[in-house]
Amino acid sequence: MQPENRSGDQEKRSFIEEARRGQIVAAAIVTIAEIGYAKASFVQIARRAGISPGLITYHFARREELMKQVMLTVHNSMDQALTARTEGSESYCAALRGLIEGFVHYCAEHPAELIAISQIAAAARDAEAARTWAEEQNATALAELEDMFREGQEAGEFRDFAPRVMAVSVMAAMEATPAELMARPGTDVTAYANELADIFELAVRRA
Amino acid sequence: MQPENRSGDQEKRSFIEEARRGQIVAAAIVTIAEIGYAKASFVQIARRAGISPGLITYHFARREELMKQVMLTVHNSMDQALTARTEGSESYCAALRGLIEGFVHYCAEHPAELIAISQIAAAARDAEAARTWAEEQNATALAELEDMFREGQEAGEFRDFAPRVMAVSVMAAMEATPAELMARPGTDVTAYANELADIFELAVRRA
Amino acid sequence: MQPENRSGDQEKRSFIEEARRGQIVAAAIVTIAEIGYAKASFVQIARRAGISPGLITYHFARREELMKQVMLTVHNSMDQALTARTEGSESYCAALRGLIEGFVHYCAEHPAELIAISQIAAAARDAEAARTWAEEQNATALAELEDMFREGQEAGEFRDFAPRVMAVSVMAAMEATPAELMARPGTDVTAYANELADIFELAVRRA
Amino acid sequence: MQPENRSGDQEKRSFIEEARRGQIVAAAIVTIAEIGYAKASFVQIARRAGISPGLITYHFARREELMKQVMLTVHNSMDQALTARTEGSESYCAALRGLIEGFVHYCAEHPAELIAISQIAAAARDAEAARTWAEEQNATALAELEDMFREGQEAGEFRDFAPRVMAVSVMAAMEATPAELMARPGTDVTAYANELADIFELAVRRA
DNA sequence: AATGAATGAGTTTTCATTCAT
DNA sequence: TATGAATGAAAACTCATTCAT
Repeated sequence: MQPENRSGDQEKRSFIEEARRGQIVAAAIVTIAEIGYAKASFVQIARRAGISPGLITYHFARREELMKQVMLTVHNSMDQALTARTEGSESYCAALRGLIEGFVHYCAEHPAELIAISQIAAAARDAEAARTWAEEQNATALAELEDMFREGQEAGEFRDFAPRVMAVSVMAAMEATPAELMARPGTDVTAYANELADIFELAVRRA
Repeated sequence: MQPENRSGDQEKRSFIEEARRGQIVAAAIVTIAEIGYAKASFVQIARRAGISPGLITYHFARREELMKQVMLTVHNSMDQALTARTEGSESYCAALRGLIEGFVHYCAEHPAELIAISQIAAAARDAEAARTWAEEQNATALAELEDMFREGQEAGEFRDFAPRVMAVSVMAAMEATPAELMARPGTDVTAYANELADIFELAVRRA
Repeated sequence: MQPENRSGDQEKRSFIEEARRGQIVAAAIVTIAEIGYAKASFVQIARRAGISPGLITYHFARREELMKQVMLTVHNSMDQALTARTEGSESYCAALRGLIEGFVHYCAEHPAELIAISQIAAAARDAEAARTWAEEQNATALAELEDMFREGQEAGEFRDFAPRVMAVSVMAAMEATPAELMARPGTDVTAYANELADIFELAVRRA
Repeated sequence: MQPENRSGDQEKRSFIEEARRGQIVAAAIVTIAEIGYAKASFVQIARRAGISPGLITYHFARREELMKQVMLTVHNSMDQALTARTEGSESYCAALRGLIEGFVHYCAEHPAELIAISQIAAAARDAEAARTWAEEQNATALAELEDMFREGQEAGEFRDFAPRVMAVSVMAAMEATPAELMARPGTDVTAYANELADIFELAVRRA
């Protein structure tokens, strides 16, 4: 009756099913952004998607799976946006700037997505599976950033600092952006991005 | 039924009552740290405190009040620890170092407290009253930090950056510490604190 | 979760939903009549309706809404019954008789309904919204009766009395009927109705 | 430990105990009048009496007993006031007038008492014992009134009506007074009493 | 006699999930 | 595939009553 409890995640799915899942994920994002994770019940999400609550369970065996898919979707979208900004950079410094500025602009353009994933990440402590997944996701992103710093140091472009601490700090500073933009709606996004990039450029560059 | 609906918060409370409240707050902290805010029901908290769930409501009229008291307690404790570290600094740079290092060490010594307040702050988005309170708390802390940066600039000690962006970033980087220390238990705390302070010292100082 | 938070009350409702709501209202009436408002918990009502307690909340967002619907249902049913008796009366005296006799007969035929609404009206003192509604309902009924008396006086059919006091008294005397019929099951209803009508006919008529 | 579960009600009680009971009863009356029966918890009553909640249970084994005592107290007080007004009347008509006018004036002078007993009577459906007692109380009052009407008829002073119906109606009309006086605070009490007495004088008197 | 902290049973309400259609 | 009525387990909160002091 249901499309089976797929363990391998990316099993074959019909076009129409994929479309429904996408629609539900999108509705989940706007719902969470609008009324908060705690109040984002299936009824609320279904209402916004224009479908019945039962259909959500039909497509996502557990609530956790839907939330995981939301995070996956947003992360993919962000990755894509950031890769475009970062790749082809001439220097590690430029790559870092590109990453930071790209992130900030992405935040400004997709506020609902960012609010959604931050709320899920915070609340997901109870949803074991989602929690694990989110942590892994985060760990990977952090590791990549750490690697970039290490490479920049080996290339002699960055000073000698602890790459891990720097990675954690940059990540945290970037992730603080959505809340700040939300708290101060009039903020000049480009200036904000620039200032944030300046901060970490000064922090990493060889004297 | 309850020991009076206290509006002015700091009404006279018997010694025994104060002790119970403290015990409940402590139990709430370890419960949230252990199983997460979402699962931290009164039953769970009461189990850990060795009391009946009803007693929590007896001492805290609403769930929100308990959570607010948790935040208040932790913030007070942290403020005390940080003030000791910061006051009497000879320079703004030293004050910033003191703040950052103090925060990191506090995190290392009180991991549960930090996890608890971050979870409450994140989850409280739905609980109107607590949300407001947490946001005000945060806004105040941010504003103070911003002021410090502005003063440092006026004193010619800091370079010309946007104080708000810097405050947000420092705060975010500091608040990322508990999760990092939890994720990597073996971390050398002093080194971590030092590195984090270095990052922002380089970011703020006049070239 | 619920079939929408209807504000306009008379939104479109599926046949099956309407049926369930009716069933629940009916169960609420017999429950209140049987064990009293104070003990008429959802568990009790659901048991009598042969459904689960959660289903009541599913159809009525708040307890108050269910109670309001009970009153609305009974009032409508009673209005219908009384209108048939009253309209087309040749004189004000006849209209008053029709009203009183109609009311008494309605009480005899629907004892549970009358008990239920009187209990709700009395208990609703605490339930703010229901209270307001019930009071308005009552005030309207009283005002209509008062108007009738005034018109009868202007028409020269009634003597010169305070219409308000008379309205309050007639209403009270009528509303005392269900309890009396319940306390004395063997009562001759027609005779009772007749006697009650006599009382107020003598009280209002021009000497 | 407790003053024993007295079944015979009027067992020997120390002066101090009697005083406490009176104080608690008085507090219960004002509490119910102020916040309604449903919200009149022991904590609320105790607060108003300036004692601890436990002491109420100490003096009244069950909640029901307290409520029963409230009714008893008010009824006694009212009886006393009415007897003074009624006794020594020259005619049955005069006695009826005295009763009605006395009741109305008592309502105006003791609004809290009347509100309290009406709320308890309505809510007491759940409290088996109190319910029974209140019903007996009411039945007695009704029977006395009925007797008076019968005697008046035998004396040739009243017309030939059903004494029971008349008794129920007079009682109901009188009991509607407190709500009316509350709903319309400016009401001229003496005029109200007069009008009400007029109504029933016309209803009972021999043409 | 009196306190008031503590309990535990009961309430309404919420909601993911199930299932007959 | 899709619906949406229905369930059942869990939550926070209320409060008469108990009991150690």
